[in-house]
This record gives sequence, C-alpha cells and structure tokens, in this order.
Amino acid sequence: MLKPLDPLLHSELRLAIISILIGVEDADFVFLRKQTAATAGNLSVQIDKLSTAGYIEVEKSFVGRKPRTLCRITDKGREAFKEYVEAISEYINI
Amino acid sequence: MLKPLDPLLHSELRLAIISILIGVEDADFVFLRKQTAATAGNLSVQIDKLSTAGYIEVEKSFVGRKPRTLCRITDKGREAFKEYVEAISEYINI
DNA sequence: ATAAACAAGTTTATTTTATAAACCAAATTA
DNA sequence: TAATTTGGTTTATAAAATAAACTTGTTTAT
Repeated sequence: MLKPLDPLLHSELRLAIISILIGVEDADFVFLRKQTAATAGNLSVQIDKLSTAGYIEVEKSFVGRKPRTLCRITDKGREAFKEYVEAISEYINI
Repeated sequence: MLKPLDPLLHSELRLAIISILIGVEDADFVFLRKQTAATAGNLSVQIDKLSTAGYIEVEKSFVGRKPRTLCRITDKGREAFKEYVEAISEYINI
C-alpha cells in the first residue's frame, strides 16, 4: 500500500516554499515571492500554515523602515519533507 | 523557476490510480479500491476526472451478471505522468 | 506640502477540490 | 422473502487554494 502524502506538503506552493528553504539558510518574503511567482496573498497564507505547523520559523523585523519577513526551515520541517519525499517516491517510482 | 504541477495528477488518489495503472495492462474498480483503500464514491469521481481528461480509458461491461469497470492508462496519460514526474523531481531534488 | 504611486504584507471572499454520505439496482445469503 | 452484499453513481459537505480587496507605511513627483 502506498504511503499517505502529508497534506501540508502536498500543495504546490507550500512544497515550493519548503523546497527553496531547504537549500538556503533563510529567505525573505520578497525573495520567495519572486522565486515562486505566487501572489502576495497566497504566499502569506501558505507561509502562515507552514509556520503554524512548525515546519518553518518566521521572524518579522524592519530593515531601515521597511518590514521584512524572514523564513527558515525547522528540524521538524526538514523531517516532514524527508518523509514526504520518501512517500511520493513510491508513487513516481514505477 | 520550478515547473508547474499538473493539477490533475497532483492529487493523492488520482496519482495513486495512475501510479498503479502505469505498471499493469489494466485494472478494475474493485482492484483499485483495494489497492488505494479509497471510498467507492471518491474513487468513482477521480476515475471520472482522469477519464474526462483522456488520461485513462474506462470500459464498462458485465462479468456474468456483475458490472465491471476496467481502467487502462492512455498514451496521453503516460505522457502527462512522465511530465509530472519531471516537474515534481525539481521540488524534491534538493 | 501634498497627492499619487509603490512596497510588503494581511484579511476576507470566492472558487475549486476532495471527500463522505446517501442512494440505487441487481445479486447473493440467511 | 427479508436482509445483506456488490459494484458502483449522485449529491451534499468540508476543506483548500486562490484572488481580490484592504492596510500601513514609504517613496516619488508636482
């Protein structure tokens, strides 16, 4: 039987966010927006879901006088991603 | 930029169906139901979507007096699956 | 100095999906 | 012959994704 797919990660935008964050120390909202080409609203919502689940940490600050939202993957997020990769591999490895 | 994920395949149950069908000549409703552990209603709906999209062919007949719904992947479905695998690989290959 | 445009998000509303529950017709079993 | 099972479909509900509208503050042009 195929492994179930973590619904939090089985979402195009959230998976893209995690995929980006896993390769870098951290990334801010503006960078994620450019990389994913998502609308700001959608990105905001999905960052929130990942943060609520504890898959990423979000740090809000100001750079000069502009707000800045920094995102970083957590150990829990890394582990969830690893499991997701294992699971989906079953589906795509014939 | 990450490739977009075909929304028709980026669904746990539809992906499972295609994943199964790609490895066999054909499979019937009962078999798919056992393999996926999906409810009959959900399976019925998702088979319909894949069929409407031309990703699978559905052949209804009777065996003795019991109805039988046979599913088989099409070339279009095979091609879509191949592209989906290429796309999602970008997300999961760190 | 002030109006217009832009930046960085958030909130709310709408659309789309997924899923389950209810249903149906025919066959089988008790 | 009544109840249950089989093999589904249809309809209703819950959840998700997405877009549109809004907010707060900043920069630019007049």
